[in-house]
Amino acid sequence: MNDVDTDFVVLAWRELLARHAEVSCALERELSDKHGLGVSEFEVLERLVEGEPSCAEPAKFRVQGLADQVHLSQSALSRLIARLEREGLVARAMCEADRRGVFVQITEEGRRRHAEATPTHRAVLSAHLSPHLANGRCAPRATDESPHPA
Amino acid sequence: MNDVDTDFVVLAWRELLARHAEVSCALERELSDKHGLGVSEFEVLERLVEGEPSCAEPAKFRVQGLADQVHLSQSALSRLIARLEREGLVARAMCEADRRGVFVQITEEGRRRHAEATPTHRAVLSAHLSPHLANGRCAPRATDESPHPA
DNA sequence: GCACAATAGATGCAAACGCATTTAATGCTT
DNA sequence: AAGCATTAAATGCGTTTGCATCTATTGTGC
Repeated sequence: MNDVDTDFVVLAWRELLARHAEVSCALERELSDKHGLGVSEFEVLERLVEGEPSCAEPAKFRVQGLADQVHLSQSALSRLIARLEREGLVARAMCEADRRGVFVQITEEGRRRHAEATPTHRAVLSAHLSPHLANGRCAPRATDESPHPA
Repeated sequence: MNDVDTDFVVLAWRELLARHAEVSCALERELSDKHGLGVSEFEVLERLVEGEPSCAEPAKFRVQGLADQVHLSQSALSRLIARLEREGLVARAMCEADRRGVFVQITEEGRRRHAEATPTHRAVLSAHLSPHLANGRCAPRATDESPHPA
């Protein structure tokens, strides 16, 4: 790898850091002010909501599985779940099959708070992220219905 | 903005979160293990080194200016500078013109530590970031010498 | 020149994190 | 079945962070 490549990667990293800082700071402020939720809290609630297929019953998640999805350590997620439980947004359930494990499931209240916060979340993302996606940069794998086919 | 666009932005945000978590975790581990430096510490040292044009004298930075560049709060940077100073990697200097201000400048030792850590830093970036830049995604503005001309 | 808003940086404080350890349950080997 | 490595989650602990506040200096209006 030559110097040009190295510089390129460094620039990409700085761009990523800048974008991450901008968006997560804005998200933290908005979600916290308007809904009393942290970014990680919202992210966890979202996974729990998404985990529900079509059946009425709330999906059950293991702590470690959630930790991987939201990029937190196991200990951090354990405490985060504790916070959410204290607020009544999720419930811990015994796992019969493996009694070491704990199932985490969202509550009615949790679903409500998540639904309330989602528009704010999406608005912040659109405002701070969309401008930088215009050239197809920093984007996820394109779908068949690309927003900017150009 | 329709649902497709919204989903697209959400996917982009998750991609960004995943990339950030992966790279910053790896960086934190490697820099800490091999050089006793945190990611933020390295980032600050790097700005200080880069700030030196060609003249021999170390460049002087204001605390708030550095804070903006590395995406930290003023208080966090103040303490970070204190840590670096305790380790002898930077020095605080009185600002004669405005005696509220403080100039931060890198020391010989700081330059050395940064130079030692840079290869590690670049290696981690290349290993974890390059694979995802292959399609020009998540990249800074392209240079005339693209790293992967196919 | 003197009071008062504004600014730079330091510091008290509480929240959230990761690492290491602990506790409890499982599974594997003999 | 007993013993021991393994795994899931909780917890102790130290570090880093941001917000609010404090102190010191600068600038501004009267």
